[in-house]
Amino acid sequence: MVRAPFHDKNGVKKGAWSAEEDDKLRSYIERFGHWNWRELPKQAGLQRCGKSCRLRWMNYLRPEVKHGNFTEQEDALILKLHEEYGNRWSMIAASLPGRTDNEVKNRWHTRLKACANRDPMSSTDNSQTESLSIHSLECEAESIHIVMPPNMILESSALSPTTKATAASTVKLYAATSPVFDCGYTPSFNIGGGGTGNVGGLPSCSSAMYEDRSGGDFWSEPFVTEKDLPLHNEIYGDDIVDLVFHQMMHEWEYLDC
DNA sequence: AAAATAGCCAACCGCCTCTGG
DNA sequence: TCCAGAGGCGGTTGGCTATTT
Repeated sequence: MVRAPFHDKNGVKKGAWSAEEDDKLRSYIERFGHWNWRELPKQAGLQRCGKSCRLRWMNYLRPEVKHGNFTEQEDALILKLHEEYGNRWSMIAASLPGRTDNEVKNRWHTRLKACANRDPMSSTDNSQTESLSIHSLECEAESIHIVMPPNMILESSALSPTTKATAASTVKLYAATSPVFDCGYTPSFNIGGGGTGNVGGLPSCSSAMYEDRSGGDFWSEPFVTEKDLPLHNEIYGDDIVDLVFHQMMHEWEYLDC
């Protein structure tokens, strides 16, 4: 599966990581954090370069990284977001809790690329299934507010503590929420409900809302956009993809076009 | 059963951006 | 303003596994 371990001319180990190396890296970061990737391998007793350690941690060892098969929902989101962002894998991955840019990129190249390149107009099958294929949809972006549990926070996420200042604006997930059907109907989704002066009528959060949260548990509690926000306005990281997907499916079933 | 081919994914490489001096 | 170092990102590769011939 991976390159066999070997040492380069500088004595730096490359190739597949052993369980022992994983343990060393994991325990070091859990104890001291990753304050300097270049120094980290020396301190942790690893013969790896800093970049290699960083990659291993980011793509594999982080506790929030989700391993295993992609769901249909996740595939649909990747297709949609790729349409919107192109090959900006880190941005796409930021909308898929627990998935890394590397995983998303691999998924695209191995499974989804061919689907996306398929010319929908060349199809001779006019069945509903085909006409509603996710690959043939043109989607407009709507916004969904996210309540991200702490174990779902990605380094590249707007909710990362390191980017707290910039995260103080509106937190959104741009998703495939408004497919345009051949019959001309464009369903709209309004996940989140009311609010004023925001994209899609959704409530937003201000920097004050971040700062107002009392206590040291800011990053360990779910984010709530507004004090009086109804409960259904909160969307948790794990539910985002399911929610979008089921909204889409619900609309499609309803349309019967 | 063996060989060939395709699919998959962890890991590497090099470039770009950001940050601090 | 410039420069160097560090981190981040996207493209690519190597090699294992599964499937097909």
